[in-house]
Amino acid sequence: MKLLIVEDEPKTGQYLRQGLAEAGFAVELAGDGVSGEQLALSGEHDLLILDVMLPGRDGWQILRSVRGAGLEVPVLFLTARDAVEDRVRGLEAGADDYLVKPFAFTELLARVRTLLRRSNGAPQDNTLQVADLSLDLLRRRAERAGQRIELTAKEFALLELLLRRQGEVLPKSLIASQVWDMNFDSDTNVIEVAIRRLRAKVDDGFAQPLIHTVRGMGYVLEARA
Amino acid sequence: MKLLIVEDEPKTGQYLRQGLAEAGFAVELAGDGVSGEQLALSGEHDLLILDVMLPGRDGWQILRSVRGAGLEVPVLFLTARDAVEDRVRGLEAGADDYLVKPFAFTELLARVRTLLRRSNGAPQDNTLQVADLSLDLLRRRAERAGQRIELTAKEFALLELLLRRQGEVLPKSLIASQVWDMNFDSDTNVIEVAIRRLRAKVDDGFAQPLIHTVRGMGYVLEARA
DNA sequence: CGCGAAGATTACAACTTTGTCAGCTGGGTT
DNA sequence: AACCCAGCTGACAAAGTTGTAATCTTCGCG
Repeated sequence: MKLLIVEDEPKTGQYLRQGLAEAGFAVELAGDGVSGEQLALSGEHDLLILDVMLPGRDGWQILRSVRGAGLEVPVLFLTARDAVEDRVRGLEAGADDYLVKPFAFTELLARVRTLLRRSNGAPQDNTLQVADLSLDLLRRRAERAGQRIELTAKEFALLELLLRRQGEVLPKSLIASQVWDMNFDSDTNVIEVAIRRLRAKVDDGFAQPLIHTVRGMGYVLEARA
Repeated sequence: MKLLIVEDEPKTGQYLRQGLAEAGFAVELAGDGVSGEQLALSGEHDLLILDVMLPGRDGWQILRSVRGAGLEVPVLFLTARDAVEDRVRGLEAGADDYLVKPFAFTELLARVRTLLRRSNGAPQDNTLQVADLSLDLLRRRAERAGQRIELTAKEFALLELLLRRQGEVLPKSLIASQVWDMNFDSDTNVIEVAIRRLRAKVDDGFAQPLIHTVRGMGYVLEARA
């Protein structure tokens, strides 16, 4: 995790750099707005900490360039006490957070961690679950009871639908329109075959079946008592 | 956009409710921790604003229940002035932000907007881009110049790698280990063949090629002038 | 300019995926 | 109990995917 601090006051800058380094971050420090902006635009930082008041280019200008370049790196602003207008202005300009000087170092650290968790953590976990079965939509992986299951594209799409609407009985006409791109045509049994194949991977060999047939209605995915 | 405010001080609660309602939000207001928690757990709010000090259950307890129930709704904490420890504690417990009382209403509004923008924008767009080429990781779709491109699993994985590390020259050994699960073995030319197939879909017929060969080094994906 | 190595291209074969079909099974109704 | 029909199952074939191999092209260097 690499952080960039842009702060002109050498004492504060050093203090932050050292503290964050001790907390295990790689820290780069720029002492003025111009060099700070240049470094920020390299796009290699996971978080920017910008002082608002800077010689050269101020924090807002840097923020604007950075966002203008399409970088979505989280930005933490450092502002003077009680400069409420600054704070509002910073947030509206696309800052993710700010901290009022002077502040406790632990507070800075907590904020830094929150911002990093948010920017890394959130996009990862696109996972659907039921009982001990899970489907990671991003990595395209299914697991049951910790065991990896290989799925084909159609199997994946079918399981995704069942999971998204778990507990609902899905009629074959619905499944046909969602997973295949067709109007349900009762003289095909693709769906039954597909369910069969999915069951072979998902339910066979497990005590508790998750895919259930509802005669005349369709299929449901759920963990039954 | 529906917000929930949990605030026991009636004057403050009314003030916030009215201001936010005027700003166009649907606002629900709970006057104590117990009813606030119950409402919060309904999961129908887009943002929670929690006072830390509350009769019944305090803000942290509510936050814990909400996160425990798997809700990812953003939470804004209201804390007393200068209670730095509270602030740190709240953030570590999974709050997304806090505001120190007393605060300017415009500041609250800015924070609310920031949090909402963040929670809506982020989770949707798992998309990698370069020039007019884009890859939607969740829907597994590629597009160039607005035109849908069908990719096989391997092609997708290869393009994803190239896009994630766009601008970097990726040696074949790296590609082999990431896309195939093998140590690079120079008497296979799978990678060249795969690149060829990907190029046929991604670059053929376009003026600007995006996949470039760097002789002796590997391949790069980038938009060149 | 010509050579050698790196990469591109094409053809092919093995394998996988997916739909169809024909026959079987079993639940529920009469 | 017999029957019917929805759903199950296994086999097959068509289509798509992926790796290998043989041949051609191009780049960079002497």
